[in-house]
Amino acid sequence: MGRAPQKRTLETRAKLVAAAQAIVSESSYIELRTEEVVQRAGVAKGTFFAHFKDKDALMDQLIGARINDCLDQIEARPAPGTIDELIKELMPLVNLMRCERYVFDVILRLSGAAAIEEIGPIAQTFERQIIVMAGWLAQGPFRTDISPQLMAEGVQAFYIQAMALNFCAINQVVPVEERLGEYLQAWLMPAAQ
Amino acid sequence: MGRAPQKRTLETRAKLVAAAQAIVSESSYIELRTEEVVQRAGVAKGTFFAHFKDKDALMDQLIGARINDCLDQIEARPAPGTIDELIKELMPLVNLMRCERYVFDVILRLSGAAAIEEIGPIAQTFERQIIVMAGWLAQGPFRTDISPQLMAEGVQAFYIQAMALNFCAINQVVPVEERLGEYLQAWLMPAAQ
DNA sequence: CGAAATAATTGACCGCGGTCAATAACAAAT
DNA sequence: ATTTGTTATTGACCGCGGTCAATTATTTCG
Repeated sequence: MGRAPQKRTLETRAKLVAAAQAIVSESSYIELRTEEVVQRAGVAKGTFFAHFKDKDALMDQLIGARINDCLDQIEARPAPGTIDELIKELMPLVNLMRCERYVFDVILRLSGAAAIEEIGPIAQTFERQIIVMAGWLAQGPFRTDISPQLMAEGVQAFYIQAMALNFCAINQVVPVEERLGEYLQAWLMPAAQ
Repeated sequence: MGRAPQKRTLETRAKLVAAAQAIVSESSYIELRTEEVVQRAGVAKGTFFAHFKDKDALMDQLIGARINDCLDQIEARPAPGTIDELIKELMPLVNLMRCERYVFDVILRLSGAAAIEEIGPIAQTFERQIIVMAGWLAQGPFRTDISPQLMAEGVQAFYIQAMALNFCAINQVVPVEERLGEYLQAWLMPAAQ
């Protein structure tokens, strides 16, 4: 057990995060430079890396927090009763995840952790997404031959696929909602054979 | 229309690719440094970037070629008649894509192109994967309420999901084949409701 | 052939993420 | 208040991807 963190430490960290958020809101995630973060925060470069393992760890923090905010909103609403409603509820999350190509790539990269103790904010939100959706799907008028957990994992796989395809030039004619609708109809309410 | 490429150009490019392949086979994709590539190829650093837009473009080339080799093998075999057979046929591709975390990330990053003219080798293999699988699924004893194309897109989404989960520390207890089996059973042969 | 035009190569240079030994700030013990 | 141990900060430095003006090799054409 280490000692409790110094007040100074918490202040420095807060300054770094605030500087980073300011940069993101003024430009974008991909434009963020650690050198600009430390400059705005008024600290040395080394200090950044004393607080964050690497640049990805900062992104994990920033983006993970936004996803969690989004999930808070989503969780506060009633379970969707149709696939269209389900998609409508998911769109804030989907739009957040695809706001920048770089953000999408970071999210995919950090959505799982190689070591258990390395599970960061984004990886945690991925588990939370499953939990929230499994809760919904257990109530809805969907297939009952598989578990809500499995249904939820599938939904996650499909919205990632829909986003990935939508970043692609050829496929942008079909909006994400529409593609996702097609997937989820087939996944959650398969017609009897 | 540009002129035909000089013989020298092709030789240089071949030297670069050969050097890169040697490095990969001796260490790994993530260990590859452009500086070592040019050193082994006996050319200057700038030459590398005259031949490849960036390091990702080289990776696209190298990894794309391997995926295509894999698809050639796969395509030469008869269509699988069961889900277990389907998975067995897919495993070489799956294992290739997850041979390194870095490789998996590169593949996801390059699997779609923002501009039509930027569609590289890996992005092409993603389209090819769909075509090959759609061919299989049209013949097999699978659901008939959705198109083979849609089924194939779902299979792709699921093996990516299975790989992503398997890179994650918590989920490595369940082997990819098993997780994929669960997904594909539910996707391709849903029980009547 | 030689001159002009084009294409390919070079390597010094830059930007930026990340490291680390030295130093300063803080807390605990005497 | 001073010493001792611990934690936080510093900034010069490194590695490596990527750029670009200058140079050299090739092709085209009179």
